Amino acid sequence: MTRLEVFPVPSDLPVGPLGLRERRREQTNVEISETALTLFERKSVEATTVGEIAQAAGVSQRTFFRYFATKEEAALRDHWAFEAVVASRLDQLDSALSPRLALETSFADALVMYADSSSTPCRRLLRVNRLIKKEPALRAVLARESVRRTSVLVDVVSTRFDCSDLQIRLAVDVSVAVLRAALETWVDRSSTDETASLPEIYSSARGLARA
Amino acid sequence: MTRLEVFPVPSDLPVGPLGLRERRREQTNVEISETALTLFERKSVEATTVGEIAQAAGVSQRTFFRYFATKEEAALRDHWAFEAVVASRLDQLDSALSPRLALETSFADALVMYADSSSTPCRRLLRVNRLIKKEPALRAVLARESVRRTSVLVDVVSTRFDCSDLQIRLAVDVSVAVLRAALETWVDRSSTDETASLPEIYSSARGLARA
DNA sequence: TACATTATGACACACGCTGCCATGTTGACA
DNA sequence: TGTCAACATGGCAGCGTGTGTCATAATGTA
Repeated sequence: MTRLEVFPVPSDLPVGPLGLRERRREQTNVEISETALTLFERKSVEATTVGEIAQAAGVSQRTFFRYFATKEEAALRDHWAFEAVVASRLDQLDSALSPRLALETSFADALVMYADSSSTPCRRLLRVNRLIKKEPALRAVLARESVRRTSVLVDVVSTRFDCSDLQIRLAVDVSVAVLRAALETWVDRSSTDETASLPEIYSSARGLARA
Repeated sequence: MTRLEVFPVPSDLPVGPLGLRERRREQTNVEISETALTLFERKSVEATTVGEIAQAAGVSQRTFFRYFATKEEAALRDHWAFEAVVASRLDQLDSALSPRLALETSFADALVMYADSSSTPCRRLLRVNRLIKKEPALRAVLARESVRRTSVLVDVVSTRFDCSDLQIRLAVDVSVAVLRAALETWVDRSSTDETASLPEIYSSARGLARA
C-alpha cells in the first residue's frame, strides 16, 4: 500500500520494523503538532509563541525547532499529507489525454482516499483547513509551497506532453485552481453538512469549470 | 487620469499640490525601495539584512521600518502598482457576461497600460518579477496577498452575479490563474524577446484556456 | 559491559520587528 | 519674523524567531 508512504507514520498502527527510537520520535512529532494545532485554534497563530507550544508539549524550545522549522509547519502536518495524496498518481499521467484532463483525472483518482468524510484523514484535513481559512500566516505557507509544487507539476507535465510552455502552465494553474476551489468549498459546506464529499464536489467543480 | 492613483507618486513628474514633506517622504520611499531591489539582485533576499539596506540607503534601521513593514515589501513597490492596475476596473464588471468573461474583460482592459514593453512601468514590473521568480521569500508575500485579493474578488463578483459559491470561486480562481500564467510567460519571454507584449500574451492565454 | 549514535536541554547569538523617548525639521499662523 | 504644533528621524531597549554549539543522558549494538 502506498498509504504508508503518504501518511508518514500513522503511529496508531503497529509498524513492526520501526525501532523504539523512531517510534518515540514520531510520537513526539505528533504530540507537538497536536499541541500547536490546539493552541492555534484557541488563540491564534500570531498570538501563540513557540515557547508556549514547547512548554505545553513538554519539550524545550530548542527541541521544538528540531522537529519543525517554524510554528506554522507544526500545524500543517495533516495538510501536507493531503498534498502528498494529491500528488501520488502523477507518475501515471495518461498522455493520450490533454494535459489538463490528465491532471484532473490523476487528482480525481487520488481523491478517493478522502471519500469517507467521517474517516480520520478527512476529519484531520477539515480541522487543519478550518484553521487555514482564518489564518493568513498558514495561508502564506501553503501559498509558498504551492509555488514550488506548481513548478514541479510544470516539469512533470512538460516531460510527458508536447505542448507550448503557456499551454502547460495553463493546464497546471487551472487544474490546481479547480482543486483548490473544490477543497475550500468542501471545507465551507462541511460546517453545515457533515456528509459533504470532497470527491463529489471536485467532480462538479470540474464540470462547472468546463462550462 | 487614474495614473496618479495607481502609481502612487511618480516622483519624476512635477506634482504641484504636494508639499515639500510629502515629496521628501516619497523620494525616501523610492530610494529605499531602489536600494533594496539592487541589493536583493546582487545577493539574495535572505542574505541581505535590513541593516544593510538601511545603511546603503542612508537611513537608520528604525526609519526603514517606518517606510516598509518588511524587507520584502521594499522590493515589491512596482509589483503592487501592477496589482492595482489589474484591479482598477473591477467596479465596471459587465453583468451581462458570465462572471469569468466579465473578469477577463476587466483585466484585459486594465492591461493596456502595459502595452508598451519599453515603458517605465513595464521595465520596472519586469525587473521586480525577474527577482520574484527566483526568490521564494517574495513569492510567499505575493501568494499571501493573492489570497486576500481573491477573497475580495469573490465578494465583488458575488454582489454583481447570481451564481453558486462554487461557480464564483471557480471564475475568480481560473481568471486569476490565467492572468498569472500570462504574466509569468511574459517575464520568461522578455528575456529573449524585448518586444513581448503582456496584453497580447494575456489574450492568447485566454484563448488557450477556453480550449 | 563498553562504545557509538542519537535525543535533549541550556546557553549564546543574529536577525526581524516594535515601543518609547529625545531631537531636529517643516509648515502654518499670529 | 517668531512661535508652536505636526511630523520625521535616530537611538535604545526589548520580544520573538531561528541557529550553532556544547554538555549530558538515553538508546541500540558489539
